[in-house]
Amino acid sequence: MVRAPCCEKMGLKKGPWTPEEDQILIAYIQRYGHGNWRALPKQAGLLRCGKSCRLRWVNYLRPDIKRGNFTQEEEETIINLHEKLGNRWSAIAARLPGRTDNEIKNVWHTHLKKRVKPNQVAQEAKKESKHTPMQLSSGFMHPILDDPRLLAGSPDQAHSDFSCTATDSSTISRETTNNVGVKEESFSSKEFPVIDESFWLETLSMDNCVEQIDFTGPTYGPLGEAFGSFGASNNDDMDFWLRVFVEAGDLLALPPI
DNA sequence: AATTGTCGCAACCGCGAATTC
DNA sequence: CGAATTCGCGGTTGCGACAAT
Repeated sequence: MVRAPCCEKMGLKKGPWTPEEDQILIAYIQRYGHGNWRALPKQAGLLRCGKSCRLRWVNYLRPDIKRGNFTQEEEETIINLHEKLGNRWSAIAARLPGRTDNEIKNVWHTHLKKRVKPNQVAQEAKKESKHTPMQLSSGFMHPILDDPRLLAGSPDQAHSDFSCTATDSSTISRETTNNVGVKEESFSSKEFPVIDESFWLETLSMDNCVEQIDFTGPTYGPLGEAFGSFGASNNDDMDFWLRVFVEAGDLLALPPI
C-alpha cells in the first residue's frame, strides 16, 4: 500500500476553519454532494485537503449533528457500548443519533473514562507524573470523578445561549426534520460559528451572490437562517466563490486559475 | 491584576480497509 | 490480480477558555 499524499502538499491551509470556508463547504456539498473528498476542495475552491474537508463536514457541519452537552442517557449508553465494543467510536456513534465519533471519543477521554475506571486513570496519571511532576498533584487533587458537573451538567451551559447577530435574536430554536429524531433545542454559540456580521454584509449582499440553495430550512440551522436571510439568488459560475475569497481577503496567495 | 494550571474540543496524523484502475 | 488511490477510523495534539492562586 502506498500512502496517498494529502495535507503535506504545500500551500494547503491547516488549522481552524473560518466561517467563510465553512460556508463554501456547506454550499458545495449541498449542491454537489461529496462523492469524492479528494477532488472536493479543488472543485469547491477551498485551500484544504480532502481529508480536512471530510473531517470538518462529518464532525461539525453536517446538518444532523446534535450539539450541546451529553444527556445522562447518552453517557450511560456510551459507557455500555464501550464496554461491549471497546474503542470502536464509529460503531458507538452509529447508535447515538446526531453524535459524532470524535465527539464521543472526546467525552469518553475527558469524562466517562475517569468515571468508569477511576483507579486506572489515577494510575496512569501517576505514571505520567514521573515525567511531569506538576500533573501528579493536579491529577489527584482534582479528580474529575468528583466533579459535580458530571451529574449536573456544565456550568458553561448557563451562559452559552446563542446570540445571532444576523437575525438579531438572542436564542434560536429549531425543530429538525431529519431522520435522527433530534428534538427541538436551543443552540449554543458552540453549535454554529458566530460569524462576524460584516462578513455576511459584505459577502452575502453582493449581487448574484448565492446560488439557489435553501439555507433557511432545518438543514443549516441558525447559520443557514443567517445566510438565507440575506436572500439567495442565482449564479452558477466560480466568480462568486472567487469574489467571496477576495472579499474575505483569503485568496491573495492563489495562483491564477 | 497577573500568572499559572486545568479542561474541553477541534483538528491533525498515521494506519489499515475498501475501492478503483 | 496487483498496484494505486481514496476513505474512514482511532490516537494524539494544540490551543483557547476558564478557574485557581
